[in-house]
Amino acid sequence: MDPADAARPQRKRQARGERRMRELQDAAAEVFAEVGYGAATTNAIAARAGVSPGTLYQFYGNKEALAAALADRYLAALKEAHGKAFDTDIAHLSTAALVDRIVDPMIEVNLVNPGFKALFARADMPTHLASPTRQLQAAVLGRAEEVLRAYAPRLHADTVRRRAKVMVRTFAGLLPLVLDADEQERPKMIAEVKRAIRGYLDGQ
Amino acid sequence: MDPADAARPQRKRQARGERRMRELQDAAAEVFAEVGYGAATTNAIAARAGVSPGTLYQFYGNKEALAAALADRYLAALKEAHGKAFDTDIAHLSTAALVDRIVDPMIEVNLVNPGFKALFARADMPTHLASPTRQLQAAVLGRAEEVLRAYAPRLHADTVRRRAKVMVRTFAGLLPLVLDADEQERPKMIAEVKRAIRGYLDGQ
Amino acid sequence: MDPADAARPQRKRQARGERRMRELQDAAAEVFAEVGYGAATTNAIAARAGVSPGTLYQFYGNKEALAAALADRYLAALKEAHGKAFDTDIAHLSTAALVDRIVDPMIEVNLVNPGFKALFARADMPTHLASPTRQLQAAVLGRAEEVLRAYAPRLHADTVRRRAKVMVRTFAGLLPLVLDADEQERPKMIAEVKRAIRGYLDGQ
Amino acid sequence: MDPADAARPQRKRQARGERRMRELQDAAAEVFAEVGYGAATTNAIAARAGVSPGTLYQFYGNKEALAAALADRYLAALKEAHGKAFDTDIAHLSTAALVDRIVDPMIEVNLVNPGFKALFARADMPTHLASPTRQLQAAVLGRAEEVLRAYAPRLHADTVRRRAKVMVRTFAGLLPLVLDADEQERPKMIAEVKRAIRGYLDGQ
DNA sequence: TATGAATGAGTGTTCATTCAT
DNA sequence: TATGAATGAACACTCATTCAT
Repeated sequence: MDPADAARPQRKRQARGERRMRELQDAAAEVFAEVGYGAATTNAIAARAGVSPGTLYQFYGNKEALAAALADRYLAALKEAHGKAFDTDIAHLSTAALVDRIVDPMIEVNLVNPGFKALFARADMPTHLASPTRQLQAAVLGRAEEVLRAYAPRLHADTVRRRAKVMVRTFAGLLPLVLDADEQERPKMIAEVKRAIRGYLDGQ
Repeated sequence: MDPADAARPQRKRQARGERRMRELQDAAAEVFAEVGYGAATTNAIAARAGVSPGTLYQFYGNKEALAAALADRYLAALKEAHGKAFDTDIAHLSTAALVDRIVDPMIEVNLVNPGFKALFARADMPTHLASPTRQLQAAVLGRAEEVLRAYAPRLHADTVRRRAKVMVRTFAGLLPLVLDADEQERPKMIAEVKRAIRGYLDGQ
Repeated sequence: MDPADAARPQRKRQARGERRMRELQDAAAEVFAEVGYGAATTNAIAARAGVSPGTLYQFYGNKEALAAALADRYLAALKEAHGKAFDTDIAHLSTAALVDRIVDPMIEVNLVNPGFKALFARADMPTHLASPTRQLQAAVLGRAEEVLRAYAPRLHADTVRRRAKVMVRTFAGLLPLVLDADEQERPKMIAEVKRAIRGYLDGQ
Repeated sequence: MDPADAARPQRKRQARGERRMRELQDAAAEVFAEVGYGAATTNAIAARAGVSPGTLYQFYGNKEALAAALADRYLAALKEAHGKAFDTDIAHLSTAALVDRIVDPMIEVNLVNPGFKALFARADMPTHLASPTRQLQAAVLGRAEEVLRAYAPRLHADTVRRRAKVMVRTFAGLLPLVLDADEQERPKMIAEVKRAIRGYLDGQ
């Protein structure tokens, strides 16, 4: 007997569950995008996913766990997008080219995933709370540090950290401007974002 | 009967009312600073002010109205601080000097008013909501446009608007970095903020 | 001006609140008696008291706090009932007379307060939980120890403690038998309770 | 075809089912012992047994049915233990010896079956509910009546019933004291239990 | 027979706001 | 003006039970 056959029924059951989990994440993303993380209710998310509240809690112990799963997904998307952008050598790039490779994937991921901003760019909380946001920001920060270190290996570690922080938070601050812009305005906004980050990195 | 006599107790009443309103705003500022705007409850604010919830609603029809009043106060503080910074001619300043005059008063106001950030730099909401925040950001934005227009009179109006937007939101994004920094780190963070804005304005 | 006059309006407000608190305790007692402490819902208690759930929580931070207040009331009732029974010297009493003075007030209090049993005699929980029950049992236990110490001063402290424990839990176990008995049966049941406790105390 | 052949797999299936049922009862006993009957969830019991909730309901229509099955098992254990204790003539025993034969097996069964107490000695419910508890207490009560009738044949039937009731509920009340006691204290507690029951039976 | 996903009414609790005094 | 009691819809979350496979 093929061992895969024995595993299949189990996997089939898991498959239904995994589909649900994805649906719940999708629903959460929608609701987060519409009303923000804080105002999003688990009941509304469940309803959006077409299931009962109990089903949501079968898969995610609480609202934060669901948000964390969504953040994980966003992180993976980001990693993939950035992976393509940074697969070659970086050190010789112009700042402008570097910033393109940083910003474009971030914006791409945001346009595809409308919930990203709600998790990433929120700042309503006493800065120490809201773990999925911290998780997302921490990951993005780490990524930014890596890139910066690779780009400017001579920089002091503290400086790299500070630069990365500023870059990330600048981007987070400007992101809504890009996302709220209409078709016409958006490219200009994106250009401004890049200009801001480029100017920061190049400045003395 | 002398009409002034009749007016006096009223004036006294009004004075008491205005004191109450200021106390409520102070209490709101404290609570906003501690838990954020979203998590601040009107009951907690009333308690902090030492009055009953009913009293709060006697003066402010709802939470947002109270926040708006607080935002007004912050705006006035900002105007005064900026007034000093921009009472002379601006056009001849270096970008660095200009940015000093923009940023320093903003940070000063924030350090003195711990509730400012909670209203100004929050991003938890679907961008179109949250009126006191919009009001505050809009006013700051207007101020920024004025300054920019005065500094670079040749710039196209749209460009000025866009630049101002980016400046303001960049600052809003970076503000928590400054406020959360400890004594040692803060000056460095402020320098970075200035560097970011300067770089943006100077960039091409 | 009479200082009492100045205090009255405040007291009047408090009076309404205190009446509500008593009503809530009454409602809780009824519901506890009907379905038990564990199955009693705060919403049901509020409804029984004719108020909204919010009102309940204005006065009691949670279900347990309400139960604790009720337990306090029962404790006071018990203290008063026992106060009368033990205002004279005890040491010379026969065991039978002593047990009368212990048991009769307890049963009296229980007949007047139908919620008592639900708080006092429940045992559904892993013994370490359910604080109002513990509070009630601890108070009754302390009372029992005092009485025993006064009655038999030569007994070792440990023995007193153990005897008191056994007495109290025996009574708790038998209490439902008394309360569930009909008019005819009840006196007989009470006699049995006394016989059990007397037998325990007199036994060797 | 030999009918026995056809029956065999069925028997195997039945055997498996019976094992499952026992496992479920064991799991229920554990969970009851840990958190009490009321707080025990069927999902937790199923998980403890290593099966899905659906499986639990394949064998037991509801939580109570499972508890009833467990109660049956305890009853059988009790019957066996008491069988040994009462296989000879009783009438000539001293009260102390009689009580030993009643109490010792009860405690033995309880120490071996940690779930017993949770079903037997709970009192959280309005006395008329909670069928498995009633079933267990009724059976124990019946047993107690038999013993009492055998020991004191002259007693009026009503008296026997009342005495048995009191004995059983006294024991139920004291049982937690025994089970919660540590190694050192437990023998003393057991002695007290016996003293209480002996005193009751011997009393006048 | 067994799974685990699904249900949905219900739980304790919160809070912006209103009301009676 | 001021109080503090009162509201009630809503929230995050639970659990005995059922269903589809």
